[in-house]
Amino acid sequence: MNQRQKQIAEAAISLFLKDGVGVSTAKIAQAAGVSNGTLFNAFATKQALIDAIYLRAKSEMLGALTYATGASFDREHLRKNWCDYLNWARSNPSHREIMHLLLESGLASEAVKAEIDEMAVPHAVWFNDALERGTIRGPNVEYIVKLAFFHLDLVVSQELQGQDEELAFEMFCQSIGLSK
Amino acid sequence: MNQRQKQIAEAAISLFLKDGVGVSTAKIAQAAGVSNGTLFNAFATKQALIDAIYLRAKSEMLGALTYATGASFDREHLRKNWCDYLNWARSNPSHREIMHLLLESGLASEAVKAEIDEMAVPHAVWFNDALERGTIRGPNVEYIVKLAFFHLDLVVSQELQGQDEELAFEMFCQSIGLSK
DNA sequence: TCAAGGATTGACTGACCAGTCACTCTAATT
DNA sequence: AATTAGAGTGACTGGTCAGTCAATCCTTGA
Repeated sequence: MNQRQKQIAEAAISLFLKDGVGVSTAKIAQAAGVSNGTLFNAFATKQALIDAIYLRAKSEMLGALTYATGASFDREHLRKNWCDYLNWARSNPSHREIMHLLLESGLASEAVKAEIDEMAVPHAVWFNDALERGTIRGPNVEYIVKLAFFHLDLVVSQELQGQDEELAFEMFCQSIGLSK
Repeated sequence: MNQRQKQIAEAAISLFLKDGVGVSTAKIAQAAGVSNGTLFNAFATKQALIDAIYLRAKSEMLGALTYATGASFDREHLRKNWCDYLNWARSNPSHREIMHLLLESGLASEAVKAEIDEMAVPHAVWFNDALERGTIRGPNVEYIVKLAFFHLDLVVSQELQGQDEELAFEMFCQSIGLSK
């Protein structure tokens, strides 16, 4: 993504979060300080813009999780990833929010969702190995991964810190059977 | 909601779930087998239609939870409410899905969301009393309630049954510190 | 049988939308 | 200074949208 694309994407993110995903391309271009035509020079379609925003936010997030691949699954490593996510989410609040908005409203295309799933494979494997070895429990990997992100997002959106944040981590550990 | 309104609302729900919330009122009217004008006789605006759908689904769901108010908070009662929700969700899959879609995409108006919160007060109190008495733990009531519904919706969307479904309940109980 | 009045219809309106394209501007090269 | 290439522009287009309204239909009760 070049400078112009970033500039338009950031304007789009602000407007999407403020006024919903129905915002017109004209308003996005205006907010970015470029003309209507320039927006379509940078992104072929509105869908391409949405996909680019989603892909960037999600890969940025996955890139922030530093300790997953290959490491053994224990409380310490899980906690590190937990903190990595929180740090990323707190440094990039709008990117975390837009990620959710685009996913939940079903506007991210299937192609880009598949691309993301591909990028998340190492993390899924990390959880899956632990599940198969009996280190943790749960109906399936997807359940556990989704549960983890749900806790994390609740911590971020409720702005929990200190003891409350640790309690959230503890609750997640207890639910997957990972005792102290 | 009268017969005509129900007829239009059901058509709208199907289309929203199939093609997204951007579906035009004209298509909704057609699917309901009425004219464009009749739709606007039944609902003053598209927003009113969306709000009515959201309100109906959510109050239907809350009405299905039979054991909350006033009862003591223990595993048995929690389990009963848990099953009540699952039964409702499985009997009304589209109503559960539309509830989520309208909430997550931010299309339900603030007014109707507040109305729902009002209706959910007894259930919130039930959890809150347990939290204050130390029967369960968590950063706050909202956290616990959202977590409960998250587990439930994952159970429904993953179509978990039998042991897997019980495991999900067990995971939730463990996380809020409600042991066997 | 017929009058009254509420429900229903669908063509219509003005607003708005994503995307196009002929043109302009800018800056590097000759 | 002249040429050129590529980025930027914004008026414009074909189409869709939510919502309106005059006309029609249907039911009820006298």
